[in-house]
Amino acid sequence: MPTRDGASLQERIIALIHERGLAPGAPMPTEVQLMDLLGASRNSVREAVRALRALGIVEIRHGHGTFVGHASLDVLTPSLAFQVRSGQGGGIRALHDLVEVRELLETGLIGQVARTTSPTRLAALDALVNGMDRDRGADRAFHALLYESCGNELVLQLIGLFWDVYHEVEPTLGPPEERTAEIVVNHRRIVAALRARDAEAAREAMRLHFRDVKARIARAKARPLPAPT
Amino acid sequence: MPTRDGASLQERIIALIHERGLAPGAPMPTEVQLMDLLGASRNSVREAVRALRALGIVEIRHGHGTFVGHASLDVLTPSLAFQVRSGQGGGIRALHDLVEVRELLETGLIGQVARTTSPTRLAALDALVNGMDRDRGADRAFHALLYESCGNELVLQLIGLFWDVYHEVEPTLGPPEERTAEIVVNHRRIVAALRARDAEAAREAMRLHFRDVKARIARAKARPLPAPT
DNA sequence: TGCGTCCGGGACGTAGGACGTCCTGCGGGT
DNA sequence: ACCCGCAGGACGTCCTACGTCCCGGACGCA
Repeated sequence: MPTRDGASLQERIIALIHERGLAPGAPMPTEVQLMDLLGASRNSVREAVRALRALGIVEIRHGHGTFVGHASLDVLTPSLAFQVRSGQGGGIRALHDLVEVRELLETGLIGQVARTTSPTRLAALDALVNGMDRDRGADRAFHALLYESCGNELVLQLIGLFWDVYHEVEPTLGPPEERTAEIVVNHRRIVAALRARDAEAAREAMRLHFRDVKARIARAKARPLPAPT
Repeated sequence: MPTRDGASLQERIIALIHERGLAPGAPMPTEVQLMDLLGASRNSVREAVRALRALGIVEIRHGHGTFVGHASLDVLTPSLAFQVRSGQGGGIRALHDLVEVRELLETGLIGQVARTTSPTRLAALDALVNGMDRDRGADRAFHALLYESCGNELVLQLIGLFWDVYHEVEPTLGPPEERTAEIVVNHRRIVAALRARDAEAAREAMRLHFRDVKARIARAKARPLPAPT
């Protein structure tokens, strides 16, 4: 008989997760069990599961089993990075869009952060800024910690996602152009505004930070070509 | 001669796209050709391609071929919808986060829209508002048209994505609670502010719009359970 | 008794072949 | 000139077999 079931295997597997109330981390049925449950061959089941894995909906551990995933947005880093790189002009335009979205989110949030940040958190932010010239990941941690108190998990994931994509594509902009000093100054100014609980100053400091980032992109755009592979 | 290649097949396929400079819409090598190029079996190739399709990186047309995709973010609607539904409390919290992000983006953008919207566009927005009580999709089109002039493709995709996810999960909030009149009033107020080129009024109108949406979510949270399937 | 090693089973990973389904384009019939 | 049917290419599904990895229990040694 034909394999027309109306709903794709992927959707049926998702429905199955919801029916059973499987929480992230819970074990999924094995491939063989899914074959019976869905009435499909192992091959079809595997292809559907692979697609779900790409979306972060399930997590596969070789030799152990398949588990419900967290659907964290960072699984789509490759997708966004691909889209950015595919854009005409080496994706400079897409990169600019990306940074602009980050700016929108962060300048919109920093105001409420200024009113709620505890001294403990401020100290942690200071520590991250101090290590920023050595540790490349300190910048990411800084922005993540900044908005952790907002209680908005989605925003955290988005900002992390955009950071990852930017730093994956950034090397194609040309020479490293390390201006660590300026970056540190910018971040320090943000922390200072937060310590003073001055929302407007924090917003302005954040705008300055992104002004530098966008300037870097604009310089890359002016250049002819970033030396293709 | 195990299959250890270091890089996954997916990554190698993506690399292949970049090497050949394939633009979105361009035809990909066939499955058989990919088998030779990557030195893998058809099964493995198919699984990798399926994963890329889930990410929107390739597009498959049965009986025709495989093509480079646009990696539009709306392919991850199922992923986000899954994540929202998986959250504890029926995902009410995640839904609130989602709307909050939309609010951040839209209130941040509406200001610059107010300064650039042409009369033609205003008329189109009016038409969409007028049809909003009949056409369910008019709301989506309204928000898309609003920010089209910003020239930020990523923002358009994100707002569309969030709209889709919200309206896919929204039915689980409980009874429809059609307050079309209020919604229309809110949108009309936004257009009025744009027509007056009053950025601050537009921002405020947008905030009011989202205040209503968040109120709906809060009412749903207060309710015990949204009647499980 | 306690611990480290070995081995078996379970589950995912890869491979290769066969057949069905869908689309396109070409050629012949009307 | 138009329509229909057919062949070929490409994706969709299924089946079988074997490899790889992880875990836990059995075994042997100290």
